[in-house]
Amino acid sequence: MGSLNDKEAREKLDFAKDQVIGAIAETMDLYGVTPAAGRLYATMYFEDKMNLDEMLEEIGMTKASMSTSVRKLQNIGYVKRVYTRGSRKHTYTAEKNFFNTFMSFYCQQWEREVSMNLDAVQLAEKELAEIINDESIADEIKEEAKEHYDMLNESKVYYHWLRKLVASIRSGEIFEFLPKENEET
Amino acid sequence: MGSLNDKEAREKLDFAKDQVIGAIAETMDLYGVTPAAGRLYATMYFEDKMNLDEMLEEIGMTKASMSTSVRKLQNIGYVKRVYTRGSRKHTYTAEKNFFNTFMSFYCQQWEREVSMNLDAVQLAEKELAEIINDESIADEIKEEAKEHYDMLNESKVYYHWLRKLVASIRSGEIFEFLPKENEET
DNA sequence: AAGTTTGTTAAGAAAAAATTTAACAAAATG
DNA sequence: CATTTTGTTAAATTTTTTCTTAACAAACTT
Repeated sequence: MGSLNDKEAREKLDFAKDQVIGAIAETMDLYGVTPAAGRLYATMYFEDKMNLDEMLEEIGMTKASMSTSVRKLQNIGYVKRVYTRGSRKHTYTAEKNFFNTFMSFYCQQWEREVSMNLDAVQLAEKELAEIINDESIADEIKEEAKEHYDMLNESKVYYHWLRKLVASIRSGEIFEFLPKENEET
Repeated sequence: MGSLNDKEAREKLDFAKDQVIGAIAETMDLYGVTPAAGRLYATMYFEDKMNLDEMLEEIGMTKASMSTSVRKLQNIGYVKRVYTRGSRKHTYTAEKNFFNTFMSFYCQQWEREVSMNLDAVQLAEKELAEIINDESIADEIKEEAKEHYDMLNESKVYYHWLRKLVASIRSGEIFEFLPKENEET
């Protein structure tokens, strides 16, 4: 009856793993990561550590592809190199704490967005202010400049807020407001 | 001196606008939106409302491209249709409050991630539990199953947290913890 | 230091995505 | 109801991205 032999159990275990690997790989893909990198991270999630040759074997892609995927995953903080004395192969390990990957990915993304857009806004405001403060310019143009200026100025509230959000995630302060909880359902 | 005529002022104003449009379009692109959709949203950000023909003119792309871009922007909550009586052209308006676009985009993305991954985790845990509770299976396999089970179980803390984050953004509760502030610098 | 193993980079091939062209459908006007 | 205007969808093209092949560089062994 319900009892399994070892071969069936191994298949069941692999099925369970593949289920989660598929889901993670699909959502990673939503995060601007290539399919290869997504599958690689999802696979590494179930492994302690891997070297490039083990990745080839598991994913079935070339060494070059693994090399670039691993670097991309390192850049967004999903994978770290681990130094193993005695082996000349590079070995890597996946960050398994999703709070850490969340922090790494979004803080990086948001900081980039804030600084890029805020720079543009500052520059634009300077130009617009010159128009607004110039008496000789037609009212129609000055009014348009004023409208844009006010809108851009309002947007700064958002960018400052996003910056604070990043800081509170980085510091862990946010978990005082929204604690990590083990919900039982 | 330093005084501008109207033509120079108009150029200055357009330069200021283009600066911000460029920055927004570039970051939108980071958010999984096509270049066309990114440029379109950034352009609409400075307009009250637009119809498809005005978009063509401004962006210099085909009507089909605008149609699909607009729909994509509607899906992620960046653009809304606005009903203008008397005109048979469809008119649209950009959401100009970045708190709203933030909420719409990330809540949608995170909900999708949580439900997809949590579904896979639940299913995998059920399978793994069957292995763990089966006395007849080899210890080696059971131990691996147990390790995976514990890791997946731990990941649920993150998914529940992400769900709470979404709820607190949707409800506005998060702004009690991280207020919207007009910082002067 | 020569040879071997391992990892990276650059150029090319394959695959995927974005955009346009063109055919179609829907709605409004006369 | 025929005609015109507007918007959508499907097929084809262009562009971009991803992946592989192959040449190269770096590091370890002996």
